Amino acid sequence: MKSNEIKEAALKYFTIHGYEGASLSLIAEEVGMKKQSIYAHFKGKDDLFLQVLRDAKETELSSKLQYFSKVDSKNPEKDLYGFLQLVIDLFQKNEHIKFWLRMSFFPPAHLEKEVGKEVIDIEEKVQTILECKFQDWINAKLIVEDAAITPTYAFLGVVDSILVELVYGNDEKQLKDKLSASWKVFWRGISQK
Amino acid sequence: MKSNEIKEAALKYFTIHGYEGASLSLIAEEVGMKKQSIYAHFKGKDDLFLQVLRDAKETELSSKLQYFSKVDSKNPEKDLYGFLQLVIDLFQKNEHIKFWLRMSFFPPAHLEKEVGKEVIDIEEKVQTILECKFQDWINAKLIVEDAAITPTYAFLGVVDSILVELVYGNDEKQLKDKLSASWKVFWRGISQK
DNA sequence: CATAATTTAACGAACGTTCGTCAGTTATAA
DNA sequence: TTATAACTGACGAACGTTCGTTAAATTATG
Repeated sequence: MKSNEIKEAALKYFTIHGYEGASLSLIAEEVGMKKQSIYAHFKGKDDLFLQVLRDAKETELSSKLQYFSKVDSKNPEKDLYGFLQLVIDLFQKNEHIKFWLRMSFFPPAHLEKEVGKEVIDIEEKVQTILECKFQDWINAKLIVEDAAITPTYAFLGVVDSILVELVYGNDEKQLKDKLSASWKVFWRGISQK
Repeated sequence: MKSNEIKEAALKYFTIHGYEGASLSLIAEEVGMKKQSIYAHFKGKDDLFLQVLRDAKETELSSKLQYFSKVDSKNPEKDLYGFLQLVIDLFQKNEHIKFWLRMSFFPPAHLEKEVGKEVIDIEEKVQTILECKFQDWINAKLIVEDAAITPTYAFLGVVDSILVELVYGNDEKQLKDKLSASWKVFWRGISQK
């Protein structure tokens, strides 16, 4: 399917250059066609962008949901650290997440509302699941007693800080070091005793 | 000075629309002149951008350095939380930080090297100061014993997570909640006992 | 099965617009 | 008077988009 090739190339250019900096002619060139031919598959640049956006959203969401569904949830230390590793893996192996991150941070101004809706949608779903898991762990006295929302927000903060490190694109070593530092302190902060 | 007005307007457009999405004609319009007149003050778009970038860098750096120089460093809990508050204040009151953040995350592709240098420069300086402070606090047994780099990285992670929250631009309440959650867990994670 | 009708996907050419930039001219002010 | 800073006018290049056309593939019809 040629549409998918176009979306793939578009994803790449949107990720590197942003919406405004990505040109249809270069995207078309990447798949061996002229920019006009893109209009046989998409209504225009906005349409192409929004379709790529929704693909990226689904990739991100399903990856995370799948992770939590596979987890037996009796070992928060392993489960949570595993989630951080998943985020790193996704970011490094999956073009979609970089795109998603850039666009959720800095969406094209004229599509801010549409993008914002999708971002909030994902955010809420992940937060809800996470909060339930934390509640379970609190009830099982596996982590310190507190309102479940507190470790949830704190953990999402760790996730965000790792994402920032990934975006900055520093060397692998620094990423490892920052991850282990954040994780160490976070785990000390929520574990019993 | 008209140059400063131009830089101010440029800052605004670069922040909202990114480098590629910001147009010189709109920037000029904002200060009541034609786009060609900008060339009486700057060599071109890149020159304007890099000057705005360096201004933003200095604003960011001097604000943070000033904060740490004013601190008596006998009370890590107050000092560190105060720094988080400073970051939030800077972001909300100071256009420069939003610009700086956007450009350090996603610089224009053809200026990636120049931007990257400035980003690393600031990063290293802040990290060095912070690490010294943490070393002092560790020596004074005010926080848990560990390599100083661990709480440093962890704290910088909290800073990053707050910045992400600011970029997302959610409501004030959610920001407050996430800040207090991250802080609570972080502080539990590095404080004694 | 063969042929006609329709759809699909690509194309070149051109649209109007905007982009960043440069050259030359006029006005302001020291 | 000289310098500075604004202007007008114009430039080539690129942008996203639309048009009409062509050739191939698919479907429908006899």
